[in-house]
Amino acid sequence: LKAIKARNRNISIKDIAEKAQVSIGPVDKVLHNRGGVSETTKARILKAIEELNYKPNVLASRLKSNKEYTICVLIPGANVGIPFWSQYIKGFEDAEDELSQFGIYIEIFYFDQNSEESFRAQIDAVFESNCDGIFMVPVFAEQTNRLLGICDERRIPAIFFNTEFPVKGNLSFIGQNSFESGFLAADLLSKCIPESSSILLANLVREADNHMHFQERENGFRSFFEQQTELAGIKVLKYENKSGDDHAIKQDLLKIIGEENVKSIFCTNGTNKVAQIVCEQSMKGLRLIGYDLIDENIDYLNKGVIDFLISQQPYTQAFQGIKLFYQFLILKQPITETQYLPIDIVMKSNLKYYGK
Amino acid sequence: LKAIKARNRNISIKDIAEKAQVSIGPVDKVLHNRGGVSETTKARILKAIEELNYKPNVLASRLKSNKEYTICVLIPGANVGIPFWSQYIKGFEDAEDELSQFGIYIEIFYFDQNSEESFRAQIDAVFESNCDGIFMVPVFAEQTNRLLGICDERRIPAIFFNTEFPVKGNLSFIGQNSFESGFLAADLLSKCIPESSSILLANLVREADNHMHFQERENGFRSFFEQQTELAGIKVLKYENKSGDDHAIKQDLLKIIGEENVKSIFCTNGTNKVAQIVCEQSMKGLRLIGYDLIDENIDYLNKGVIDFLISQQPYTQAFQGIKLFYQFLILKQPITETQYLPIDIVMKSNLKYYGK
DNA sequence: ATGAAAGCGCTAACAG
DNA sequence: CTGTTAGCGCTTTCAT
Repeated sequence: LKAIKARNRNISIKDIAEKAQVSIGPVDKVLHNRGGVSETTKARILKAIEELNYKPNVLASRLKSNKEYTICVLIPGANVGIPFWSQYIKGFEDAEDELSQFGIYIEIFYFDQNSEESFRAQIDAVFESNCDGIFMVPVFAEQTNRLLGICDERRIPAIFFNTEFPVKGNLSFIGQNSFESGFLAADLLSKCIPESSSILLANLVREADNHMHFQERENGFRSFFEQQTELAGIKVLKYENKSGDDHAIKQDLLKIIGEENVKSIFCTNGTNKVAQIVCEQSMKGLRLIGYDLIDENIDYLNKGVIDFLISQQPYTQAFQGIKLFYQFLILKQPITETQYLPIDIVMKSNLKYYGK
Repeated sequence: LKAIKARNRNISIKDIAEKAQVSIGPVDKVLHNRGGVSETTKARILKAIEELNYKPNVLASRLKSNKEYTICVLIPGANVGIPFWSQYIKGFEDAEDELSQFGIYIEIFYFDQNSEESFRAQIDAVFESNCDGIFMVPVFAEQTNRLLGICDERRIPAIFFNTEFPVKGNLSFIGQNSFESGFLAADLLSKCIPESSSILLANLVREADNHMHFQERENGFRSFFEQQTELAGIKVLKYENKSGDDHAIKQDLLKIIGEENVKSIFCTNGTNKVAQIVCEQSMKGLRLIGYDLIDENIDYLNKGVIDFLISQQPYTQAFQGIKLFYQFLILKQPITETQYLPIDIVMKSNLKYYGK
């Protein structure tokens, strides 16, 4: 990789200054848009920067400036201690470990996933701290929009993770493409079930949060079967119950499974609930696929009740997400657009590699 | 994550010098074991370092010393251009991109996978360049051992990737646990096939390289079925042919598939060959699982001939592997032991996330 | 064996 | 508006 090596020649601000026939003072000002430089010299300096292909030395810059950047993380906190969420924390810790040498620090703000008021309050708390970037799960739309307004004003970059949010503007999202994950689930299930059987699509949301990605998972799932004409024998049934009434859910599920030829279940959420019911009845040969490596799901995976779990890669979301801020704040690179992570299929046999 | 923040206090060599009542000269010498310091002052300095919990500032160190480290990569080169191998190159490029600011550069040496002589010659070439670390695929055992001897003498760290190599000593391996990948393949297949059917395990190695991991894949695969008493109806047949005679292989395979109740095939290698045969005969409902995202396999995956591919994560092997050298050479952390990467299941529907 | 001093490339305050 | 200067923390050379 010699090319890269050659590229990193030691072109310093001194070289630019020399070429532009000024001292390093104005050069630095131009580099940081700090003003106070005449148009003509500015032009000369910019030309020199361009021609010499100057790359700032991040290390030296960092060494001198000692500036500290705080990234505020806004994340549901009711679930602390659950592996799915603690994987995020692990990611934040590792990212800070690596980036603290560049002055990047992370401050975590927890909000109650079911309380818009709590979300609002934590947003306020974030803005009261001086923060140089916000990395968050945009649960409530209205408050998220308010936040974006303030970010815009104060020129604070915000990046979303876990949950997509429909916005225009120079924002970024890091997480899973829900549609594709549903599509993948369908692809996978289609290989594990009889040519003529029913799949039950279960949706048991009851939280007050953004349901968009549950719907997208379903859309992706259905889309797969619509594309495959040879799978015409497969029937997709849907069961939705947002009441939170576990008893009723159980009754309904058992009824459907008993009456229809259900050989598999796809849970867009609430996998653990379905798993519990399936487990109690010890139904053999029923394929079950769902989302998220939470403790309960992991148990059922190990017991063989759940066949597949789709991971959202919380660790990677956190780690990579914070690195985006490094790239923006330190390396001055533009923030990349939406960044979908690989969709991993987790089974009992490769579980250990996916945290916990 | 305030704890981490607090930890990174600016304790500098100046602080140590002050506490130990010397100037910074001897402190630096002690820090780098460069000798020339009296025992008594050395003790005082070490005590101060300990008590103040001194962490060297990598940035400043790097800024001053300007030392360059070259990591030599020793990799089979006959396969350049094949996506599987080009993913490695991508990983090396990205790693160098990130680490060149610390003076870490990569030099790649290609050898012919089928020529021990070429391997030997490239090892010599590596040692002729001044190299500060070796990252390699240990294809030929004898020459690898010779290399290890020289590394030991010259205190050059060597890390293996892709292929495991049985060694004692402070070396590291980064790659896939072959046994577990076979086990996973079995777990996955077991969910996709009739309760009573045969699985064909195909092994078509003909290269002169280290076959250990093909065997391990098989061992893992068999191990799964030995553990599952409820899968007693599954029969594992094995077909091995190292002749390279494609015609004979085809004849044999078709015969076995025709005579036995083969509903699935697990390829420990040569997935593309099997796929080709299966494709020509357009056998419906035959599940095919194998390794490596090479072009041909990807084609067959897209056509639906191959159902699953297990990725060895070449990009990650390369990227993480080079980072190990950063941790060792720059951060002075000990090299970690064997590091197995997640075993990912790649299907048509999530292929795009796994390179290409 | 120890200390003093120069300087890596950059920032930022200050003088002119 | 431009130039000078003092370091950031560390390495290394050179006196002492």
